[in-house]
Amino acid sequence: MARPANPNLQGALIEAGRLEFATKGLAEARIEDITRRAGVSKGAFYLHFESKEAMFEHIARDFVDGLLRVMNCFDSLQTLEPRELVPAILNCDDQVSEYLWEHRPALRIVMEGLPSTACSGLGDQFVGALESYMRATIVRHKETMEVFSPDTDPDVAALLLTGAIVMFCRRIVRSDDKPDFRKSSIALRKILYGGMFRPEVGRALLDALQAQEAHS
Amino acid sequence: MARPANPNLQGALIEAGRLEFATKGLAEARIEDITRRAGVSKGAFYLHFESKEAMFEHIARDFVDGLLRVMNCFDSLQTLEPRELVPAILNCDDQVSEYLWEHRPALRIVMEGLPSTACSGLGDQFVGALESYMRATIVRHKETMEVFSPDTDPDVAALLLTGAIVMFCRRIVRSDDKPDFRKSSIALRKILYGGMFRPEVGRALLDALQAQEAHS
DNA sequence: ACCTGAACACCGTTCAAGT
DNA sequence: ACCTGAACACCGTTCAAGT
Repeated sequence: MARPANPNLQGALIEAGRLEFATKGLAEARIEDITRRAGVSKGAFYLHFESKEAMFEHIARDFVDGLLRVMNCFDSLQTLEPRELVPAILNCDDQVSEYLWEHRPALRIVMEGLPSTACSGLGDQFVGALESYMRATIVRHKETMEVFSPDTDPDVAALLLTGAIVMFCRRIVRSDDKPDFRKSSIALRKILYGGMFRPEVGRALLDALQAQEAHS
Repeated sequence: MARPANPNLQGALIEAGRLEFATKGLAEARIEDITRRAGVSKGAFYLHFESKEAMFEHIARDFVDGLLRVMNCFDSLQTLEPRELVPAILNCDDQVSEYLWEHRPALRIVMEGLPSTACSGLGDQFVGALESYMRATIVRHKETMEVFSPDTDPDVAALLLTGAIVMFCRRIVRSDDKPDFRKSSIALRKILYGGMFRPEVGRALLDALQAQEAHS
């Protein structure tokens, strides 16, 4: 009962896997459901992937690679003045948000992560990739331009930005209809540019913090 | 070969589960290893827990409850002036960090999350609990005190703070020796109080952002 | 009542047999 | 070469039998 060889079977399996994993998660998705969806037998799976996890990883990697490619749009922003820079930044935010929204099934998979890794839950490789990308970008910007406050710690800044993206991804994965990306983006930028407190409060807190820091 | 009934068996099983889950994760940990560690047979597990996941959830809930209890230390800070407030805040930060560090095995478990939930990976219940706690706190503070900038969106602020904690937890879970909590805490507070850019740059970006916002 | 451990169920993975 | 599907392996879960 064998069918003619299907040169696109690997692609069909990946597409089927994306759907099954996105709906049921790695643990609940069954190989047989994936292969049925692709129109082949259970055994065929192992002609194209070493294991269930290997397929999971393949899908995750595709997604993360694409995301980092989109995020490179921030790199062309280095030389603009604030008046042009801000709309350009918001535009990049939009592009990234769109990518995440478009690839929601894969995003859901990636957020689940792999059970074998140390801290699987967070989609370890995903978060790790984002965080190092962030840190590298911040460090580079600290060297080329004088925009960052000298005592902004790149590690902590990368942690904060990555955390924001991760939480944002979480919201995307959970919501049924498209959130207002632009609004969130502006609200987030405001905090990054000026903190979350009233100017005089923020200044007082900052002074007290610096006093405390010198004192310890 | 039955042993005398052990009134603490449930406790012993939980302790064993914490260890096994923390080392191997939910998927890799085997019931038989947990029961062996507690000195009973495989079948005894199901006299005390409905399923493997039920135990997982039990452990996670204990941890999250404890964390939220520790985080309540921030609630006693409402009335202080900056000079006293800042050391008190840093002290709370320390307490929370200590709790996370002390309970690392459970934290690791919680970060993994449950495979059955929608967005299991992020330790969904954990992150969800944190985020709503954050938002509630911010909203309450916005009402009682006038510290937050009026256009700080509580949703986005909660998202940012929760993301920072989640990323911080991730670091704790992955590191072998105790990080310098105080240093990270100060660096993070600096950004929250004054943004991450030089004052004049931040102000220019903020102006441009407001112009852009009015314009759209 | 509480515990044991053999038996069962449910997939992931393999492999001998088909085309 | 590529595919099939029965067989195997590995646990999570159940349950009849012990004390």
